[in-house]
Amino acid sequence: MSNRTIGIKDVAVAAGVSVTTVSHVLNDVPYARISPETRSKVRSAAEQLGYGPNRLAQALRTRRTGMLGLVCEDIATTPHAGRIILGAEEAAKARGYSLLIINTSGSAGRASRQADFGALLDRRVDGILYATLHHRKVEVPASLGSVPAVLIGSGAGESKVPAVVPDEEGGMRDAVNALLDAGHTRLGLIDNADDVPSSRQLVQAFRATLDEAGLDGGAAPVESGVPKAQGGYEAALRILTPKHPADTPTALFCCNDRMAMGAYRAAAHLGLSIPGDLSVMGFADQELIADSLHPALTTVELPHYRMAAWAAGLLMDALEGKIDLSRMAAGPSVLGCTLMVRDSVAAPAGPAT
Amino acid sequence: MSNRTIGIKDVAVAAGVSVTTVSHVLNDVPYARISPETRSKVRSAAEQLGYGPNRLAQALRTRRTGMLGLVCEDIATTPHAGRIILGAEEAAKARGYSLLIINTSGSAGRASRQADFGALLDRRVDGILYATLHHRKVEVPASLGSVPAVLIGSGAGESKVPAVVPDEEGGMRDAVNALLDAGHTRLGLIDNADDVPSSRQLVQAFRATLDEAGLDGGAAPVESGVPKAQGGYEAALRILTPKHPADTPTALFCCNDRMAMGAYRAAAHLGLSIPGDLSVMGFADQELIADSLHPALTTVELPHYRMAAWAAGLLMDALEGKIDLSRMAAGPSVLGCTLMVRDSVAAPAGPAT
DNA sequence: ATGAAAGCGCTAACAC
DNA sequence: GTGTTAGCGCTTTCAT
Repeated sequence: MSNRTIGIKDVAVAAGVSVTTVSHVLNDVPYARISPETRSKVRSAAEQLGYGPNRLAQALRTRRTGMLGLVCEDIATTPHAGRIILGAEEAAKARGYSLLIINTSGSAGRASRQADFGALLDRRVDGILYATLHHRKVEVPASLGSVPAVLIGSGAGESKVPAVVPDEEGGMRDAVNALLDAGHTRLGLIDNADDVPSSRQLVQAFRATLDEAGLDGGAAPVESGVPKAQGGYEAALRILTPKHPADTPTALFCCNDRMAMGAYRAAAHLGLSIPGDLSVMGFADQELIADSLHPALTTVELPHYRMAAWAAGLLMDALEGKIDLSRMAAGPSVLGCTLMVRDSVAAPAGPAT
Repeated sequence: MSNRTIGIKDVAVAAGVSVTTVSHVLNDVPYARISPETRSKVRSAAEQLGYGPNRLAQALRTRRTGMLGLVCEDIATTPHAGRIILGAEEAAKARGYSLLIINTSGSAGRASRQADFGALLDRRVDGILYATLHHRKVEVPASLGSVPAVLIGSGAGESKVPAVVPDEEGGMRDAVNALLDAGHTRLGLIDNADDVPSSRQLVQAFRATLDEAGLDGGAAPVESGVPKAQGGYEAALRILTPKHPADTPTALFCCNDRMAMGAYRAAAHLGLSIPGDLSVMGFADQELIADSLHPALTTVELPHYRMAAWAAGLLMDALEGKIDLSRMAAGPSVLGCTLMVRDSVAAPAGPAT
């Protein structure tokens, strides 16, 4: 449809005006004083010719490309990255920006990371979004200083860069409270054995929430395993077969959905029905899994989409001078996690039977 | 590190040469005749100043942006899209290209689709990759004609556009043959009730493969359900409780991994162990699920990464004049699917007992 | 072996 | 109200 070999000049000739006039009407330049007739002449000429602006030339002149660089870690590993990409893309598209995407391995070295940012800078992106999946703190390359940036999923270290992170602790508390509200008093935690920062924080929040509810958080059983189904299975088995049967938890909090999947298997193995005999709570919603389990897993959704959309919005606001990024850089902004209530949580079985 | 306000001019001044010379040495222009000393002078000046070329200006002049547009359907829905993005991104990065990404809803209207392509064209991408997840045929917008394009995951309709698609039929045959090789003679198929093109093809290939093996493909039980775990569960239940117990399949082919997950539950419900009493084969590897099931699901991997990488490679070859795209447009190129052997398939239980 | 200069398509002073 | 013109940073033809 639109013919990209047509330039503003062709439109000018066709409309019988100068390029300035064309530029002014097509860009709705506020101070331009152009008669309505000329305006429509230009508009229809442009339409007729299928004119599309050359954003490159515009960018060269205005020094704004309207492109945002998204550096995203381990794109293919989880659907979470997809939510981040989508959140950023939709926010960008809605405001006329485009997303230049770069994948970076979580384990990439400094040099390769530098090169990735360099490619983005060479293309003169207006700003950069840096999304990481598992870090608490991230050190941004110094070269990034030349362009505004916002971190997604982890806070900045030394460097003062605005960031948006999920309120994992709050999500955990909500989840535990949901379990408590359902009437459970003996909860177990299945933890990720990998030493990721969020894990330690999660255990703490778990115990603290129990303490606050008048239960003994310190006494609650915590078992960890590799963050996969098998690890969850083994941890659940350990937690569900304690020395004193009276202590057996009636609810399990699993720090990720794959481990919850393993917990389901452990429950089946022990003849425990979910949620009748055992309630299971997941974390970091992997819809694919949570929704496929039976009963469907109640879990906490990490706000990947919202974080990315928010970060992109912030970045664009800064680029357009609506806000001052340096004032946002104090601490990371925190976005709440949503409890996705499905069918794996119920009241504990009565002491009868 | 690199300072993006430095231009070729600054380098020229610093090196005491003209911009032409700088351009020539930095771009390794073949016909340029420049003394080694001058070359190194220029190089070190550039290095010193942290010069990075302004790709925009280059692009404006050379009419090549080095950007590929990737229009990807439903990015966030499945991890498959992640594989596609990654395949395209890594192929592009390896050759100095960048990926401009646009999400498009599978259900988007013509206008919105047009706008998406328009945005890419306005930015003067050199070529376009169009990835769809569930179509057999796709009609590309006419506006796309102005720039080379390659389709990923579906063939072109009327318009002659090169495409790369997975060999789902071959994957299906391999999978069925693996079941046959294990000694199964009574296979059942769990089909996707949604009317997606691949579904009909899969059923056909299933029956044909059985026929070729001397079994009666027409007689093999096929049940369908919604393409989720629950649909798989229900279909499996129906298929595993036939009128004549002697006919009960000893192996189930599930046309997607979520349905296979449901089949696992049906098996458990019926007291059938996998793979002892029942072998289960999945399709369209969702590693997250296949790997988390117990036993791990043997399934067929769709080559999303390879398709995208191949498509990007083809596109770049065309852009660089290495091949002629119009000669690739005859029919779609077909990439094989890999059988991911895990633990859900074994020989059928002996007739004894 | 090196440099001057003309654009690529557009925007924005500034002139009329 | 509308047009002229000087660049944005680079590549490339043509001189020297």
